Amino acid sequence: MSWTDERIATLKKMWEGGSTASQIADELGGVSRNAVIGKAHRLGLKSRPSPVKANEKKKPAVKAKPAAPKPVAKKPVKPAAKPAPAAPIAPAKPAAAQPPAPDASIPSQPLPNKSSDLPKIVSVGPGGFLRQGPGDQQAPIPPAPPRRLVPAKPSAEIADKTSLLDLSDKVCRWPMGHPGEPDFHFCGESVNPGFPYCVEHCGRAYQAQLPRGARRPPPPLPFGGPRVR
DNA sequence: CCCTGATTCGC
DNA sequence: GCGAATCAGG
Repeated sequence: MSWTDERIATLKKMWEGGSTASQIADELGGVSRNAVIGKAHRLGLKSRPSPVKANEKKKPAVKAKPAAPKPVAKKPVKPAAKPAPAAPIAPAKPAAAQPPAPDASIPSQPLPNKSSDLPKIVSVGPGGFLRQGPGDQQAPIPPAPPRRLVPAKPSAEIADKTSLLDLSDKVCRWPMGHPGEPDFHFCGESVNPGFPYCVEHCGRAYQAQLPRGARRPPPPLPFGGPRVR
């Protein structure tokens, strides 16, 4: 396979979207994960949250391949990845601590639902989105809709959906479904200023740190888990 | 072992 | 430019 513009675009979006090289390779098909990584680097993309990068010392690092018969010039190995763009996760230590953004327009408890008057743990993120507590995970609108149902929906269904190529800094990049599937698209809502997602999905992406003991399984993240087919 | 990304280097 | 082989780390 060759790197067409489309494949490169997909690679970029998924890479930036946080997908692993394996997932991207699997999605593109016909290429290995190494090919994806190699291509990504050649494209200039690089070093994102990689598990194998917790190391950063001034030590020259002892890296030598098995024997070096050729006196080839060793290229300095020092990528140095500094840019820390995203991850606006506030250091919220206490659960229901003081909301950093005292925006009066954000009601922490809109209406006393008749069901109960239990105090909900609600905090407000830096961008004004509501953080979810373990107890109030929203069931509706899960990021991963039904598995492949129909062969393909050429235009109609996808027409008004935000495709991979429609992403911009202005729209929510939260993936709906899985890449490659006919109905895969992105949220497309207006973003919460300063974040890659809309307010609602910020709430899903950035969970407040809550006290030990009352935890629930981690929320679904974009391109998070392995695909189940 | 599995996984991850990074890097090298022959093609 | 490409990507398998290899490395390094979790």
